[in-house]
Amino acid sequence: MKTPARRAEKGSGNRDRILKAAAVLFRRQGFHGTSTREIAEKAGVSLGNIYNHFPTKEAMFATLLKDYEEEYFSPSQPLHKVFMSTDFPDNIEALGAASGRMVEKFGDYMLLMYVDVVEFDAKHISRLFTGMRDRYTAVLRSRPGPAPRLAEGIDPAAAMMMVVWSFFNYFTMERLFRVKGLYGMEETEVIGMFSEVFRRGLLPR
Amino acid sequence: MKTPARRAEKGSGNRDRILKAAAVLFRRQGFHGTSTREIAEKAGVSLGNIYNHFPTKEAMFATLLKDYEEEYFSPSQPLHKVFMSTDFPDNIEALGAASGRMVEKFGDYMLLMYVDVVEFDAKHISRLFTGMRDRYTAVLRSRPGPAPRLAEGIDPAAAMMMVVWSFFNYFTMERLFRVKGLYGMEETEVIGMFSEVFRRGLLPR
DNA sequence: ACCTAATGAACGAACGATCGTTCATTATCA
DNA sequence: TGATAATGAACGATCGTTCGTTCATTAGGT
Repeated sequence: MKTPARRAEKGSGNRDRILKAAAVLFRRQGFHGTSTREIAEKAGVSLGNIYNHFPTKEAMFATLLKDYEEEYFSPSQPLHKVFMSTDFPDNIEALGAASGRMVEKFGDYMLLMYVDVVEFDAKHISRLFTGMRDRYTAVLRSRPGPAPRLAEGIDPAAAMMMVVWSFFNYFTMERLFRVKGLYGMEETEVIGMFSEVFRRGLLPR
Repeated sequence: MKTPARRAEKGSGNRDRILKAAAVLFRRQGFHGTSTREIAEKAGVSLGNIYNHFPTKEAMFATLLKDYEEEYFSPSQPLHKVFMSTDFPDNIEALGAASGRMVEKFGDYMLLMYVDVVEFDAKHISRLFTGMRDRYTAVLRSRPGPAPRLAEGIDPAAAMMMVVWSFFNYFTMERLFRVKGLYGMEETEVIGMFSEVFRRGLLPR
């Protein structure tokens, strides 16, 4: 007989430890590849206790995505700050660096998104991606200062989306496939090259 | 009592039917979310018979990835043809269209890649992404005609990779998250906009 | 041309392990 | 004391795999 873990060690800190453990396991092994017993063990908590905090295993997963989403869209995040402060498209490097920091910070979140896509047909997160373009439009409108000056016929929201997604994709690929130097360059070089291409294009001038 | 499936109906066609069924289920439910019984039922084959063709469930998965890989890198695929024929960077639209066709054709493959990332830590496919830059360099060298003429300081292989990956990412996202019109435009418009940006850049001229 | 032995695909019951979840019980705090 | 957090045994279901068996086909000897 083991003495139960301290009750009031830190509020209901066990809930957080369960979530933390679940996040790590889900992103490394997927949802169906992770058992509740593994989660309990990693969290240092009994199996049954999990069900005092979450009704089902899927509820744990959904809670994780919700918590991450809330933090991700917080105005204090690097990317949002750059959205507000940068004079797009003059400082694309800043967008690239911020994207890198976001992927670093929320890489686990993004991996859980892929888990959702693979094992739940994206049912928990697909709504995030509807109206994405409108959200970029809103960001640009809410930003102080004049509208971005771009080449004729280029929509600012679409352009910004293209830039940010390219950076996200680059950093995510490096993380997903565990390949250092996909482009055979350092990250800062890649950011520089991307930025140059986005600003001036590929054609000789 | 069921009559056994005809033996010599078509060689050992059941192996292919098992693989086909497994591909559909794995990409829709993930590896651990799919049971061998489901695969057997969908393939119209007995449970035990699966193990006459594959030693383990994971071997099925690995076989799928290998078969897809072989077909994907076949010279007859749309993207490879464009690699050989297009005067990069003048015909970026063709790269975009070919990327779209590749994602359409190999979308299942790409989803299985994500399954591998999520549930196997990318162990079956990570090798594909090491030396990616070198492979682009090789493609450009093996291509007939003069080297691409780009803006100063831009490496052709890295540039081509950036373009192709951007298109792939766009088409994959639309497929993964089942969102029609991520950019609020038709696909051809997106290809056009991307191409314009890649050629001339975002800044006004 | 016939008989026979060998082959391997096909079947579904069965195995042991593990799954998500429930439950009765105990410990801890307000 | 009452409420809640914690425990781990237990439950029924399902998992991947193995097993003994059937059977159509084929190869080889005569």
